[in-house]
Amino acid sequence: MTEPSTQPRPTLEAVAARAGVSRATVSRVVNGGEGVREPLVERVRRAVDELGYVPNQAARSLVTRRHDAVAVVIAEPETRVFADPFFALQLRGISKELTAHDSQLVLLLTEGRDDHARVARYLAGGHVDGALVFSLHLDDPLPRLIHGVPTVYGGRPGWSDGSRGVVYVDCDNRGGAREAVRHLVGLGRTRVAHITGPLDQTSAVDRLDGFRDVMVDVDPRLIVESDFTPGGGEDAMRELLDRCPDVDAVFAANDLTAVGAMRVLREQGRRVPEDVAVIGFDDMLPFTEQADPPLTTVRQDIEEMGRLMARLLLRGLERGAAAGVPASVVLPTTLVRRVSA
Amino acid sequence: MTEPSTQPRPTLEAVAARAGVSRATVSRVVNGGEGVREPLVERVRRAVDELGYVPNQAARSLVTRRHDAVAVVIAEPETRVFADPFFALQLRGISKELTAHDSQLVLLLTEGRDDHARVARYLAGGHVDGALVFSLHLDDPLPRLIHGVPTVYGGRPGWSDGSRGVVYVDCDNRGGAREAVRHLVGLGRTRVAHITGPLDQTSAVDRLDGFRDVMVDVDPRLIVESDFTPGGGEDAMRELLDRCPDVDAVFAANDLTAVGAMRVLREQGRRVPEDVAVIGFDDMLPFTEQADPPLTTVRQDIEEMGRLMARLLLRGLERGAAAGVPASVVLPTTLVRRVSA
DNA sequence: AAGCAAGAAGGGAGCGCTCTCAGCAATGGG
DNA sequence: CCCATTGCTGAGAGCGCTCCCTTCTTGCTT
Repeated sequence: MTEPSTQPRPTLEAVAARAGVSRATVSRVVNGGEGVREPLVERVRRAVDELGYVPNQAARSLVTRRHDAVAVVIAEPETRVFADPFFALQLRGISKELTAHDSQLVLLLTEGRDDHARVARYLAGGHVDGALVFSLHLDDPLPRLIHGVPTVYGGRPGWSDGSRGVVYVDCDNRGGAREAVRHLVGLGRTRVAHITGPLDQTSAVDRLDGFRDVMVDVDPRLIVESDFTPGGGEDAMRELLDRCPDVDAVFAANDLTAVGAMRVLREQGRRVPEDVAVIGFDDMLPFTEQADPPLTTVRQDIEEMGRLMARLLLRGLERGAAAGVPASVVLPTTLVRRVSA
Repeated sequence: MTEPSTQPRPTLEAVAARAGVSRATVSRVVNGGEGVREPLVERVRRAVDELGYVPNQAARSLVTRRHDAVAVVIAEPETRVFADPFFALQLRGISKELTAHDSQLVLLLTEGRDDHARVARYLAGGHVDGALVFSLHLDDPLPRLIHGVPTVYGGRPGWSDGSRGVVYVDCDNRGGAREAVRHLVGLGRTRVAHITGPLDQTSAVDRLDGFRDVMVDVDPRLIVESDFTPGGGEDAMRELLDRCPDVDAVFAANDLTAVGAMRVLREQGRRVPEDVAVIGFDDMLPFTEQADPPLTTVRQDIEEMGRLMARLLLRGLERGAAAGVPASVVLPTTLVRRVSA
């Protein structure tokens, strides 16, 4: 482990002395060089290079009250966060956008239920310019705690209906679900089942609503609640086959669930898609492509959602408080036909 | 998006005034309360609560030169990072440990090859107290760039042999591989193949070395280079069956590769483990448990590795530069027997 | 050639905090 | 009873930077 370099880093003052100008001029050059004449700019630039000057962010923040940093809060309880690459992809999108704006990404993972206070305190502490918050459950106490911090939510928060000022980025869960189910119906399937996600999350609720939009008056036994995991998908599928042996299509609330469901179908000798057609949601590569059989699914552009969240937040940060807040964005989904349906 | 709260946050000064003490006393209380008499401590605490005072980290850092923040640098080129939950798990481990020490996690993802300079500049800029760096490839230029920043590496860096002062956390890749291969041999298998990872990573190299330790004088056609992905595992397995139809065991460099290999084996009508035994590496749940058949593999405690990296870094940070650097840690692995071998 | 405006550079205050050091109170020993 | 000693508390400097405001150029106009 390299030791912290012992020699003190050069300050603005040092650069100014070397370039033979004032601190203020160096500051101007470092921050874009507006209103400084060319020869001086050049001289200062050289001094900066020679000394290896890097601005002290703490000192800068102290006066500007900007931090060029954004917190990403992932409030997912426990393991699910990391069972699927969902957050990883969003993080990459966010990272790209933030990097382009010279902002840093401070990652806040909540560790269990009582950890909200810590996160709230951090956000309130003015360490970051804003926050991107994920995976809120319907009863999540976090939003109330982070009052005063510009925030964009990932996925529609459960309480957002009608709340002005709440900005979120989501995909068209309901529309995507409708398209999937219509596709199944178009295939001539009549006993179409739905394995839901955890219904304390709006994405799961919205997908269920989309299912219902098409399958009005559906046999309630064809709807089984599950939890977005492969194991949950297996259990749900077993229960489904038990209740309704005549099921001929399944719309699973996400790909992992669909994969679990397909495994059970195979176990029990049902062919996919001949006997039972299956559609997932997310298009989580490479799982969908390499599933057996390759999974038909509803694609959402996860990385783009991340990028968009960051962009919305940064835009909201740029313009003054008076300029009004950006509107939420709902991204379209596309049905990707493979083999399973 | 909630607007930034317009009212200025209370300062130490304000708390001091309210409590009727000096700034210095409030500072002492806020930082642990050493050497302040009880009644005053109490009064200050109350004032802090009433005002909702939160210290300004920028001001604090400016004078202490500590940031209570650690950078996590993930230098993985492109997509692989997020195809598997590896980093996610490490991140969780790191996050837990940092949280326990009131440190923040600043995530730096490099975007492509030319991005190193940006990361290096950030680290050199003294925004963080130290860095945790992942996924170095043999030719990675990053280490040379981040001189002067206390760093712990995730995984043995390729150039670390003999370099004093390089601290890393890794699992016993070589020993784990040996155990896996010995197990296959103990099963009576004689044509044991190895599908490697990308050989510009030490983990892949070490696992290959472990394989060779046991299989001295192995038929070179039984070693196929691959890339840690399921698709790569498929290709490698196909090639392997082509070259050596008599292969009766496969040690895959990681679980994803093993899953791909098993898929091809099934396709081609070979039974696992009867005809060909398969062992993976990582024990990446839930993939290994739910693979078909459940995968025998070498488990490494990924989250623990992350936690350990953070702990090592923080410990090195605590004691002064003179105290000597912590030693690298190599965690043991364990063979987890399931069905595939 | 003198006066003036506009633009460029410098001086200096101050962001909120920590930390050293001086001051003062309380305690105990001579 | 006084002084040394210890232990709290307060005053003040200063971390490195930005930004306001003043001063000095510079280039025009008249």
